[in-house]
Amino acid sequence: MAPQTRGMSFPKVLIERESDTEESSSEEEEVEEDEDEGENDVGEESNEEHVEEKDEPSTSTKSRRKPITISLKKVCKVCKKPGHEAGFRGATYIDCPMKPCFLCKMPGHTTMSCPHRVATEFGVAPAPCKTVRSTLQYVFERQIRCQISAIRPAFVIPNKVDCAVIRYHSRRITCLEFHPTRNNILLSGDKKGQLGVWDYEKAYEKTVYGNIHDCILNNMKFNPLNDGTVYGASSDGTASCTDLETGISSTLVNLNPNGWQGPNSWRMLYGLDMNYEKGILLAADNFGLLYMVDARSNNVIGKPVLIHKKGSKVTGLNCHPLQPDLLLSCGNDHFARIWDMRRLEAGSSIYDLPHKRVVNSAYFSPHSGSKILTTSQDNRLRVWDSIFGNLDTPSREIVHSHDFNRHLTPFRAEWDPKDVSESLVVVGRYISENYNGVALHPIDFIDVKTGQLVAEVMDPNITTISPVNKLHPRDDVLASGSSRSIFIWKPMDDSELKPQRDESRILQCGNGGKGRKGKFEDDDDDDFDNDPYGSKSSKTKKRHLKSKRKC
DNA sequence: ATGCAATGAGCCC
DNA sequence: TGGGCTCCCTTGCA
Repeated sequence: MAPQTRGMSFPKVLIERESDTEESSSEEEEVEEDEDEGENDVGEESNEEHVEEKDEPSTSTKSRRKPITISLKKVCKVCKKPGHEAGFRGATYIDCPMKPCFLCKMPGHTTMSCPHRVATEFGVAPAPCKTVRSTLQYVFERQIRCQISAIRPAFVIPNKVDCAVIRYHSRRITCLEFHPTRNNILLSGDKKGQLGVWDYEKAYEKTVYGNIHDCILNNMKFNPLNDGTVYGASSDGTASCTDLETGISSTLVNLNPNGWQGPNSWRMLYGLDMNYEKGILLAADNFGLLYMVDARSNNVIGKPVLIHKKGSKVTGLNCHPLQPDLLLSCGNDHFARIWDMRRLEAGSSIYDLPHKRVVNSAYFSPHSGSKILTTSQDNRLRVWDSIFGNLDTPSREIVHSHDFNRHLTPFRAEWDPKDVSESLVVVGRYISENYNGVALHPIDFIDVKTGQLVAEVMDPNITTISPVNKLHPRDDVLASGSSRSIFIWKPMDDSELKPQRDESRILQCGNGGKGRKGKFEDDDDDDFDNDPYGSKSSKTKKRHLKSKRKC
């Protein structure tokens, strides 16, 4: 039997549409026409449904000449057509059949019947047969890759929440970074520009610095010369260097020295990486430009270089782990590009890797740097197996649900830095599955060698999507950011999975707001008061938000 | 329980 | 090229 779906009562739906002010007049007419057509030519499906006519309440009919026809027929909220309805039935989402599959984007079937839904290896496009190999690639294959395969260990999956901070940040989490030397320190950035520093082994030792950036902290990177400081790139147009002990920050780059001059000129920094060999911090903005900063003097080097389409966002930067002259970038122009740092100028990329949509992230594999992994908004992970080989087409395309949603931090598939075989990848999943009556969004572990889903981890209490995930560089630990909360996952045997989690390791933070979903909320906070909105009136909050609108 | 708003990318003209 | 409109599984708050 179908569980109750919220908002299903007919009159409410209809009244809601009636009360849509400006749009309603034209839309209603359209709906009316559609329905009339539907009545005439599709009577077969909706024959039990009734079309009723109802006069508008007298108060609002003055401006309308004729009575408004209101259908009580069920209408799909996606395509506005009768005969079916998209949306949740309990914890199961029913697709609109008129739209392409929400997962693989192909027409003709829905997500429920999509072959990629069950087994991700269906999405693997076989690598093209490469008949030509460079000498370098041959040596690599013979001397390195074969060893890697031989010593490849079983994957260790952090599958149980060990500790968490609920409502740690006052806005959604946008990036996570483990401290390079202090094992239990996790840094987190949020949409408001705040920086969290948390020792998750001493769960209560956490700080949030709120005065570093004015809006979205898009990326963070450590300086290996001084791991007491961290770099940040923000949508406020600045790149920062922050002391983790004091929270004191210096601005390395400010792209908006004259302040807010309108949305067309406001510059934001997204991509960020550190070239350790050259001692250069790299940052890129929403106009396609790359900036370089000398990490010793903190001075900007040279002029910015156009590395992606003029006026388009550069979403990510990644330096090669072994070859300091190689840089990987990706952006909203649907490309990931490989660059030679010695010859950085507009149009001089070594290779352009085309995608069908925006590329959220592009990373070299963490050890050899011979592979490239990209996450694109076309719901595909792409892997190029060898940067020495044919880069014309990706070796694999893995269909995976990580759609764009303006209210979610963009998904980024990340390599497991501990996996010497360079095949394990973690990425959050957008679409939910019905797990015992609860819609959950798992975090997926994928073997990109085969395209197979190795593991999907979830917790019945985490009902929000987890787009931000980071695997620890040394420990078997996963940190995930879901909405405003952070979760630390560790591996557990099946037997250990059965007992209830130790709730004492779940910290409650924030202003205690009650979400529509989520079960961590209770009333016994607050050990944590970094949220300046907590004590403000909603009017004050709205005013404050308006002032940040540019971000 | 439900309405609403925040606000990014794509597409059309 | 840029403005305006639309939008499919969000989330938190009023």
